[in-house]
Amino acid sequence: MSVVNITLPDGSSRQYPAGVKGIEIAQSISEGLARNALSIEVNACLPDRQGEIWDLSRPINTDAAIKIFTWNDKGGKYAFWHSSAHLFAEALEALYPGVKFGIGPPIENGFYYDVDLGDRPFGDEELAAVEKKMVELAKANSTFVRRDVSKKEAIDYFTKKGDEYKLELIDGLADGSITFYQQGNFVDLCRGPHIPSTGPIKAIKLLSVAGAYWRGDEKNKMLKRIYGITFPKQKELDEYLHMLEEAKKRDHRKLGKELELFAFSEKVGMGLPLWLPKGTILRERLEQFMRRAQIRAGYDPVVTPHIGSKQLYVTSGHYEKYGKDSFQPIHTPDESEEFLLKPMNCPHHCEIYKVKPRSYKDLPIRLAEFGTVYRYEQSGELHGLTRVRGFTQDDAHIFCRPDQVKDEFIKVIDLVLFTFKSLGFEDYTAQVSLRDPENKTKYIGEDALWERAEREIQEAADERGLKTIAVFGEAAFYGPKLDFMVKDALGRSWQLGTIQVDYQLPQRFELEYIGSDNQKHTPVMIHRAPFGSMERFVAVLIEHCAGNFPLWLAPEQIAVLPISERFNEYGQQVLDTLKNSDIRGFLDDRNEKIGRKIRDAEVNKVPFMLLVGEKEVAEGKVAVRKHGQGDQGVMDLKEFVERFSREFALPA
RNA sequence: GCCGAAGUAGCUCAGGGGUAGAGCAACGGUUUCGUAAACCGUAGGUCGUGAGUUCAAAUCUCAUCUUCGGCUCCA
Repeated sequence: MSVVNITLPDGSSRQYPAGVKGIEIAQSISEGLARNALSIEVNACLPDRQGEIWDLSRPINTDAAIKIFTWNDKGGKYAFWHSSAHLFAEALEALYPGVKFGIGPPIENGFYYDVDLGDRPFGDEELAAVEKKMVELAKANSTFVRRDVSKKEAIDYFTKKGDEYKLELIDGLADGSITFYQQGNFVDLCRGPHIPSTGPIKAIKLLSVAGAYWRGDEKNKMLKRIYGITFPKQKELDEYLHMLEEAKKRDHRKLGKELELFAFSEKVGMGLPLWLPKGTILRERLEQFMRRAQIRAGYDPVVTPHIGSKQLYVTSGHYEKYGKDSFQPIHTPDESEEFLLKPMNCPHHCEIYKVKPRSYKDLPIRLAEFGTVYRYEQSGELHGLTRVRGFTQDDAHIFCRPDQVKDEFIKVIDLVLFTFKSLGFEDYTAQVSLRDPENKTKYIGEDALWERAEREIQEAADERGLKTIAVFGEAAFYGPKLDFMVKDALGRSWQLGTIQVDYQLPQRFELEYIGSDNQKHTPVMIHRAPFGSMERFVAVLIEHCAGNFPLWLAPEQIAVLPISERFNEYGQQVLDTLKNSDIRGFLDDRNEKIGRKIRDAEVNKVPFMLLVGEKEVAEGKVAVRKHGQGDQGVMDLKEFVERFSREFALPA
């Protein structure tokens, strides 16, 4: 009998009979591991090579490096949730005979399955019924059985079943690579892997029903996508649901209302935020921070109008690409005149570049503007402050020589990283957004320039030691980008900072400079916005700090709280003194007890409370209380300001 | 734009064919208070909007607007 060498993650090797199963290896290591094992990674031998994740019941016939996955591994969770998707499908089919299935993958938190229920309604009640059925079927502890099938057999099976979606999927698969999985009465086209049986799926929650286009194409039929999550233990499900509830408390839309930062009005129009006084202070502090950083980095502030003639966007190519789906042109008494609300600032900045001849010695020229732009986003896309129809970019365009691109790009990376660090954003993803190689017609410009730009971005990122991931199809139509993605409270990813290399617009606007050779050359343009937009950045910032802004950003930094109305006058003096030091605050002179005033200030997340009563008036001091931390002791007002002066100032 | 859900007082929510409710906030008064909610009182709503069914609609139907969860999109 032949044997295979199995290498374990610690580097040690063991010999097993050929055909050994993952579960048997787990048993041979420890009983506990076998009990918790969910899937196995095979041929994970090299650090840079990802193995395949297999079922524990699949025989291993060659030498292999393996790692056994449990609930603590992503690979284990994915197998668990993938199997849960099949369990869901089994339950759904039992209750809705004839249902057709699209795809049902595991996702970061749980799984979904796209299904076609025909005209049958499916809402919360139906979700609950299917959930109940899933619990019942899980208890049956059906084994997941893997089976290789020929393409013909696969086609026959799903033709008979009448599931055109699965047939379409099979159509794209090579004969010999097709497998079915069965548990109970349910058979699915599936590559696997799965957990051994349905039994370990103890805690089940179907979360929501949504629409999703078949194969992600809006021309296709819309299927119902059912989201769910499962856990090995009820306690873990309870904790997850509790975590979701907690995350909702950080939602910027909720906090924006509670803390009176921004609002929307149906009369003004959807997606058009109204910045309230407190939100405006926050936003202006961020602008001050960025303006200062940019001045130090050699940018020149400019201001341009909110509209521009249609011709400007015809030249840039934006009109052709987005004209139909934008706010439509503004007309004047002169019928031949058309203006557009500006959807971006670059064309205006190009025209600033063109006001006079430029020399190679002038470059780089960095034009910065907090430019408010308007884009007609689809109604279903609007989302609090993260996706709006009118917003302000912390925009700038760097015009430089080709030999300066990489250097300038690196400087922008530094500015973005400085910005993120100053605001405590440590958990971001740097994404290199490239063209969709399948669909190059969506983009303008020559391949050679695209490749050059893509190379420059990657090199700049590498030079700064930035870990990046490449994503195809995410480039702008005129050039590739380096995007900084940050997650919101509920784990949804948003693009904040962005840096883009553009060889196209300078050509279209016929920008030029005179080189040292006394010849005309075309400059390169770098588009960049470290925040992305003030709206989206503020939204993500709110969720990051749960509304507990750092002192320098807090709209109200201190609350002066007199113990009783008798001390209001002294409180006012304290407040006036602070205002002379540019500290923002208010006096709570309501006829309320001190406990109440403290509570309200705490609830409103005011960083500092200064209590003043008989003792403080007599000594000319204040009793300092810090938000979330309680009493800090009595001190001189000057001492208080000095002690926290660094936190009051813009980060440097 | 598409699929699904929801809209009742400033906020959070109850009610569900027969006179529109609570807590907090607001306003008036009492109290003058030492580190997370004092007490009493007053006022506040065409139940998102528009049609329809009905003797009667917040409640049932339809349409529409907005919001929420996704999809698609994101210069």
